[in-house]
Amino acid sequence: MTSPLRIASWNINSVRARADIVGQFLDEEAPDILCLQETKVVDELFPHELFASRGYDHIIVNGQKMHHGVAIVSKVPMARDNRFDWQANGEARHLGVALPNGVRLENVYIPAGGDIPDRDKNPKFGQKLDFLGRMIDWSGTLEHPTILVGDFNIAPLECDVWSHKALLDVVSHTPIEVETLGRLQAAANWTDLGRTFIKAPERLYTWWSYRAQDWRKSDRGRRLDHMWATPDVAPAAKGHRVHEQCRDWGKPSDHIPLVTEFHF
DNA sequence: ATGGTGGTTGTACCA
Repeated sequence: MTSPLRIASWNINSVRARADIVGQFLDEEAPDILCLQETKVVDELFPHELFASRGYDHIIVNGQKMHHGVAIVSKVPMARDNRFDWQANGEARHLGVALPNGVRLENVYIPAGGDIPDRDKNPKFGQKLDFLGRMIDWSGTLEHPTILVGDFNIAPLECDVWSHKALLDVVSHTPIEVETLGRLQAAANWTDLGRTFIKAPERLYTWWSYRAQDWRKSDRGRRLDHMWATPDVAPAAKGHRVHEQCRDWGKPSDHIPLVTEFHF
């Protein structure tokens, strides 16, 4: 006996500025669970009604003023929520919950890391690597089947960016970031669900800069957002897609939603 | 090679 459960993840770049397209996405796609990153709102001002009016009665938030912030909205109950501070600086970048079947769902917003890929010249880059280091340690301690989703701010494969060569020195695709993300993936034998269903080297991007004149024409995309699963739950994933059409909606996020369907 | 846009704020900062 299996029942389908569709989980979405979206870096929304301000949940309040994006109310219209979040509503449109939920009306059209109707995932059971939506994990948000970059909500950019304190918990007291989170727009509950935007979700509750559509049947997402279970809402758990970890926000802060102005920057960062994550949330999980769900049609199914969630329990045992926790928040890790993997940067040890108080930023709201993680929210984990237990699903009714015992699977853990971990929603993360990994730091972007600034512009210069050198921890001596740019502390933000060091913080990004250190954040990943703490996630590596955590991955070695998992006690439950786990799904890890979010904006990882790293595009690991050559085919995850529009030009591997042009981006080798650009934060998000540097060798040290790719190597560190590889160690994170190995630490719990995480399955990359995106590349399970859309095999390399097929084009697969989740982010396009606002700065392009025509994002679709230039198509300088990167796969910064990911959905991973531990080996005991990865076989339950039966489908995966990214919703590129959302990048064309009015007042878009620079990221697009990812959706995986699980049959538990 | 540079700068291009957008959100939160009400000024730079972050992405």
